[in-house]
Amino acid sequence: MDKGWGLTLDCDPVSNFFPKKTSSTTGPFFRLKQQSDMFQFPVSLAGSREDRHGTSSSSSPSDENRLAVDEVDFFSDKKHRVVDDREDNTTTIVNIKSESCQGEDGPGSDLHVNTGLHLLTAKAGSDQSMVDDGVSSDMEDKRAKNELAQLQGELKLMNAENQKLRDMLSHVNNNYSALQMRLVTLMQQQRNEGTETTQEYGIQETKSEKKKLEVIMPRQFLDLRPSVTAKADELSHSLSEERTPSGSPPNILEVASKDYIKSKNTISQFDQETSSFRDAKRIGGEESSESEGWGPNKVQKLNLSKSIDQSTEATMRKARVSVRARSEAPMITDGCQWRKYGQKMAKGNPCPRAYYRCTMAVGCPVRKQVQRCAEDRTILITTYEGNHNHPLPPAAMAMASTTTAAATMLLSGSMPSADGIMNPNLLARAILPCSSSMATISASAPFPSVTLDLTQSPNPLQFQRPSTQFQVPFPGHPQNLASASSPQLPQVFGQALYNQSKFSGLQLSQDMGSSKLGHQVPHPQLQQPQHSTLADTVSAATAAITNDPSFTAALAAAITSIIGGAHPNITSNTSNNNNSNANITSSRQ
DNA sequence: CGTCTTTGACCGGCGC
DNA sequence: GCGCCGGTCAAAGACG
Repeated sequence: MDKGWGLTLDCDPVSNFFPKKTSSTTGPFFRLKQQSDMFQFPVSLAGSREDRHGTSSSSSPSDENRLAVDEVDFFSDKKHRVVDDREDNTTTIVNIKSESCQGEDGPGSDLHVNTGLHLLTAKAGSDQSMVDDGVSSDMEDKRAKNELAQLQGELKLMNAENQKLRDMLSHVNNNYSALQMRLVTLMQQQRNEGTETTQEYGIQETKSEKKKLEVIMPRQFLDLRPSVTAKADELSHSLSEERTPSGSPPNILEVASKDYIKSKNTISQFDQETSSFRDAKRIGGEESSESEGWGPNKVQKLNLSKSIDQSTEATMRKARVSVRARSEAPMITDGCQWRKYGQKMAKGNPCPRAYYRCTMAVGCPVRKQVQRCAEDRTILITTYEGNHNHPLPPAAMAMASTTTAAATMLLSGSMPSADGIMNPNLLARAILPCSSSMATISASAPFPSVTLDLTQSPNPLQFQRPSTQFQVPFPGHPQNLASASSPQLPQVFGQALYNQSKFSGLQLSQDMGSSKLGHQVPHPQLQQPQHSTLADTVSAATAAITNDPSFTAALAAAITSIIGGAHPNITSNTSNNNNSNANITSSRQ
């Protein structure tokens, strides 16, 4: 399957550094590592960008390419440290790598984990030299050994603690991603329900409609689980006691988090159910029952939660994320294993379209289509559909999480409202904060779809500064980056959303004017010209944005995707690739 | 021999 | 109802 495709969109920094370890190392570990790297990303990038691109304000497409290279290179260094930190048994390798990192970045650039490693490295080397020389005094030898033992102990403690933190981070992130998906689903349904309720009962209180919807929201969230309906009722009762007049989302999330822990498996079954649905449909098994669930009759409301799940699954199954990238290779490498099951000549395109399905797990519903662009055959269009129902290797996490996030956020806006149109645009900026693009709506797409365009040059008229995009949240304080990488990350996202909210949001459609983006970025400074006091504005805006955690998982995945997407061009593509300047087109129907 | 790719046939949706 | 089209299936061949 993976036969040296020219373009890779996976986390090659990871795979390059663990060239052959994927099979021998457990999947959960790599997932941990992957996710921790997601949050380390802004830390690394800021420092890198500060040093290397502080003066390159005018960037040509080739410059953008170099940007991507630097991005990956720096990240690779980061990977080195992670490796060093973890492999405390392979001291020889650790020494070499640690010293290499120190030599490149300088002693002051890494103050956290690597410090211990460096000390260990130095002491290990000196200890060995002492044994070789045999001229050191006993006092020195004892002291050195004591120090070495002490440092090794500290290192072990740090390793253990680091591993714990990674475990926790991974767990939280996994839960968060799934929770976000549920939340988006709920919000989507909530809008539907709110509209129906208002029309059905002729409620005159249109002024308080929004408030009302917020109150409805928690219950629907709980009701989304058909398998635990009883517990949902219990929780909804308890929730009603906790309800505040404002029905604030944090409460919802809090309860939902508890709820999600209990029903975690329910979500993981979505894809399998969806897949089985398709299979059953083929043999004429459950098609009729599914159709009943989707029917807009009143009986449906009695089984609302069930139908919500079913329709959500179906929609998620249909949601598509397309990636346009330049590649001479027949298919991009996204870290997954694919089996080709068909090829067709599509109308209007002389190039055949190939159909693949994921074979990393039995019954995985994910499929993708690969086709070259008719206008420019160097552009490869890969369309992903569905969500994986199995653990993914780190190389596949980037694309998979991105497509999942894209689909989730896209579907969060799949309502025929202004909000619905807005969210794909949010997605556009979220996935690629460096994007210079605008989001557009296409009515021709048969399914809700998002197109991630990695082939276009930046639009100079727009205020996007790809080379400095991530510098804004961290204006030259690398020491802060080491200590609080995860909290810093949302600022990057905030920047992305901030830019998006001002430009492409307005470009998208007239409906944007009435969108609820202000709910997510409720800051008056968003109306200011963007070039003024950018850092201050971003700080304020991101503070507001980061209060909305529903975007974090998706955006984190997006950031990871950026890194993963930047690398392939280094190895395989020609100079006209600009991964830091990508267009995203979202289309719905 | 098992796995994967190729490719013609089949099926369902959609427009006319 | 018919034809077009996209998507999928499955038999046959290729490959390691």
